[in-house]
Amino acid sequence: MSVTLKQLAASLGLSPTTVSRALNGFPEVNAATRKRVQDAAERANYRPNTRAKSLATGRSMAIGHVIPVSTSHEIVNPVFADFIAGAGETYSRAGYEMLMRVVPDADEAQAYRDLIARGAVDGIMVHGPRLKDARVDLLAELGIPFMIHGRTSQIERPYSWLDINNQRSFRRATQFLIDFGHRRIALVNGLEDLDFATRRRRGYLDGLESAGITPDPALMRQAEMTEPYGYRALMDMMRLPEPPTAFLSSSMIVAYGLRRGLSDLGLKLGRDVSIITHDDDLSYLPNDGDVPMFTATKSSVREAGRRAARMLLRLVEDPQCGPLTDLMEAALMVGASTGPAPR
Amino acid sequence: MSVTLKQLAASLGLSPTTVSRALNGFPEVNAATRKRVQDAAERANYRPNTRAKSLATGRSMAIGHVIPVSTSHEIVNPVFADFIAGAGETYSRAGYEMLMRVVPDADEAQAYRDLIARGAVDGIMVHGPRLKDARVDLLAELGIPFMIHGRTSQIERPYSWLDINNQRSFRRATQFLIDFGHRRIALVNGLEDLDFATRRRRGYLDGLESAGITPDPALMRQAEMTEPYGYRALMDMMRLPEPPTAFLSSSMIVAYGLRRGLSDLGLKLGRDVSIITHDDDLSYLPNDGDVPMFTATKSSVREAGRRAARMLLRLVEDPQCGPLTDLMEAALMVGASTGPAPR
DNA sequence: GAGACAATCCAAAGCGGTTTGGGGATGTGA
DNA sequence: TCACATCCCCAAACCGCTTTGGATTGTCTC
Repeated sequence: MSVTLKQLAASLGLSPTTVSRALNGFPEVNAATRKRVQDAAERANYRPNTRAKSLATGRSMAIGHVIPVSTSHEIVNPVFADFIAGAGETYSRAGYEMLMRVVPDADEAQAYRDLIARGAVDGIMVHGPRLKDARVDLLAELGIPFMIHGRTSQIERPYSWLDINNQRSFRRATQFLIDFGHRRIALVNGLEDLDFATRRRRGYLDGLESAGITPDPALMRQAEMTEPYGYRALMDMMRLPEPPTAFLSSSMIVAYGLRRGLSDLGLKLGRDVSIITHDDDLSYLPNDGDVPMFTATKSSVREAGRRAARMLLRLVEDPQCGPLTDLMEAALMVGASTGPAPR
Repeated sequence: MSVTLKQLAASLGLSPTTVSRALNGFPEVNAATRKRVQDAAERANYRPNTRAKSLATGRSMAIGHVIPVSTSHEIVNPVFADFIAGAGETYSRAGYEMLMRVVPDADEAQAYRDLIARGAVDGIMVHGPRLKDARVDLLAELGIPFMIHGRTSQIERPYSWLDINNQRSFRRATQFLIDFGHRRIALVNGLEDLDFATRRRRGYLDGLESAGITPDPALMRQAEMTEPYGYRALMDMMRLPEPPTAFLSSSMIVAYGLRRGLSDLGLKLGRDVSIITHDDDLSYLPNDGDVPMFTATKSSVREAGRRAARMLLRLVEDPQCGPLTDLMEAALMVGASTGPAPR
């Protein structure tokens, strides 16, 4: 068993009070005594018991993440993992723990209530917001600081969030393609009940509209973002009477699928058909080099995790300072997958 | 703020003792009283404060996961995320929390010490074991129950683990290819300082040896498992004087890269060149359908997470019951990516 | 030399639960 | 009627820490 404050105090012939104050940097303790205490603590590898400490201080020094698992939509995707990793870095550096609960999505609300009623966390990070996400109201009413990774369009109550400018970056990407002479541009999107996907579609539609192009429903798709989905989308659309000359993809993995489809059709990427994809900058899905393979709207989701965590901790330490918001811009990185529209 | 046991007791005109016993199912409480207490607790949405409870019971009801981040090797990969998700399901169902610490890999050992000295967790799950992993000795000496996802070959001290039979499945895959007449078989492996990758190579070498084939170093590679890595490996090897006719890949993503290489060379998968890949059965990297795209050694890493967590909880509840071990077999699923060796 | 004032240290009371060790009714058998 | 269980309930101690409110000693001022 680990050494306790009381034991440490006894071994030094001091009271627990003094030892506590010595270690926590209070002024009313003799410099020599403090040194003695610190050395002894070091030697004994003393660490204050988290539970006791947070019971006494009333702060749990932990942030909660609730991960719903469902049969339909999978939130445990690569993007999620990297975001968590980024947030986790920030938490540890600040001395906070990260608490994760994986629950069936029907129990999600209950999981939040439970976590809070038990006093297990000081703040909550919300993942994968929908168009109209009930969690905002729930958490606001429960009165706990929280941050949303993304936004939820159809909620009027103010809340703290960090998002990338999906609408603008997809608009920008669309215009980039239009400038290259593309008129038939396809959107291979993620599920549009998720807020980010809707924003991307909006950006895409904005881009088309500003060029006076009428959107074609046959060129828009939404689904879980997998490689086969990208492949299917490309094969289907290229079979249309008027196939697209360019594709906008919502993820690197979908872009892989698109690229495979092109290859199977004997078409050359960037010459016969252009692709722009969103790139979350995941280490195991690299898209770099002198000329990246894909032209991409790039934004590090890990960095997003770091920043969102920092904001949440600020919110925890001063609940009055909110609502905090951060809109990150995704950079358009030109790669080898885009070129002039063929004529 | 949440309601406390004391408040609940006062509102019922009972002592905290009785309320506690009523809620925790002790026998010495009148049935009518118990009902009254339960109803009141329900109505007040009472939950015992985790910190207070675990301080009193001496059990933290939490499992720790330490995630090292480094510039060189990235443990935050898709496989990791799904394992965590599986483990998390089991934890929540059993009333345990999952604690995650993301730390620079130089601080990893310190993070374990810290977590344990603070009494923050009852058990620890270890990820990504190396060939000779110092964490086994460390955790054994710290005297805390732990489970390893994978194994570490060069440690003699017994420990609890759950692994898939990497050696056998890669041997099996190799033999499958040999039975199809392949003699030049390439291995596109993960980093071989990780234990699982070494076992896969061993299985591959076993397979070759049992057929009397001398391994060719030019046909073996190891690296971080990315799509471009697979692509590069294929392109390089197909340029050899005697190119391989089949590839063994350590992950779906690498297999994507191999496939792209083939396609660029105008070769047909399953006819000109065969591929077998390991498939962790991730939802966003599907490999199914009537005839899966890839012949694969398949094993659900999420299920592995569930099982490993169950074992760890057993270990926590009865430290004497260990060491527990589980060797899962990966199924060889025949898909469209394998065929007779071309002559 | 007495009172004021720092400088140090400590006893004790929480934080919100669980658990030990009774204790007052009520019922039962001798 | 009395001794003795049984049934229910409670007071108080404890888990390991923080924090409030002194207590003690030494120094300085006038």
